[in-house]
Amino acid sequence: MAERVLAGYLREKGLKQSSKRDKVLDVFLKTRDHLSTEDLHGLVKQNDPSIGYTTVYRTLKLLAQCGLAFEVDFQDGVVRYEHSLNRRTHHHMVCTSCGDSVEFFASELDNVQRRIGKEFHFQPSRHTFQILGTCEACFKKNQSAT
Amino acid sequence: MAERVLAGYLREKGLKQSSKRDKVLDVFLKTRDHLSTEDLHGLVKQNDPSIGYTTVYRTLKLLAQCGLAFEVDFQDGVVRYEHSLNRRTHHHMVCTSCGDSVEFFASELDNVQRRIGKEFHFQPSRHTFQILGTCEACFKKNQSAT
DNA sequence: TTATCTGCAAAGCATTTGCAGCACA
DNA sequence: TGTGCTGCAAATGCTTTGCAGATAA
Repeated sequence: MAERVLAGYLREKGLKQSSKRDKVLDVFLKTRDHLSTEDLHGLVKQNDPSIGYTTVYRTLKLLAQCGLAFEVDFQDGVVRYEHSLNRRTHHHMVCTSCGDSVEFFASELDNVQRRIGKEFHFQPSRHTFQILGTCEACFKKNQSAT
Repeated sequence: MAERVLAGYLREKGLKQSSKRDKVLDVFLKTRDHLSTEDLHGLVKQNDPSIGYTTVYRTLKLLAQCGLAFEVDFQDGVVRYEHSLNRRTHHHMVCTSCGDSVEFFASELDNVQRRIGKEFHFQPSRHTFQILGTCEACFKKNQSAT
């Protein structure tokens, strides 16, 4: 299914299929995490050590372009990706202390996007929303440290 | 007023005041934009060419620490700052084509932050929200280009 | 055969930092 | 006098790209 999307995109753009790209996609889809290029490269290497960082990097860009992957930014200077297969639109709350994250849904945000777009005559395409804070474990740790 | 905040913070931390830091703050407060370190350094240099990039960089960090400046991330790989003096909490809608931005208010977001924090036992400290899309001018330009 | 892929190493680029001399307290 | 402040230049760390050999079509 996702393979079809990628194959179609490659054909449309005059690009070629390759077994390495397929492997990267395959490993990527098996995760449920938010992976940096380096993270994914680490996983891919376990499967096929001959696949280099650059290929993973470029494949992730392709996947983002054909809609199979989304970039997520946890404000820590590293680009992460998550796949969109069978995933509802969601957002993240990130612990600024340990980096852990949870996902949540907030349907109000679509309404906000629509309302503000109309008000300022923008064509909104997407939004980013993220809550930053401290998770329960880190909060307790900080308290006991005092 | 803002000078007091900075002075108090410096004293509390055992740091010293300096005329250069004062100048950076002064120029920063006169803007209403979202400035990168480089942007602000450009403005500061007009006022005092002897002030280097590093000082602006470090002063912005200080201002962020004492609450006078906020970091904003327009997803383009550059950190920007805006000052918080006499400013209500607001958000940005950014045109991904020309980089132009508008500010808006959306009170729903505080409720979302509170609700999700409670649900997942987080101590939320802040959130980021941003709408990305195409502004009216760029939208028209794209249409006529077709 | 020919354009596209790949891995490597190197380049880019914004952000940080080490250090020697300067300035505030 | 003694910290902390500054500017410069260099280091960092992630992202991106040039290139030569490998591969899909």
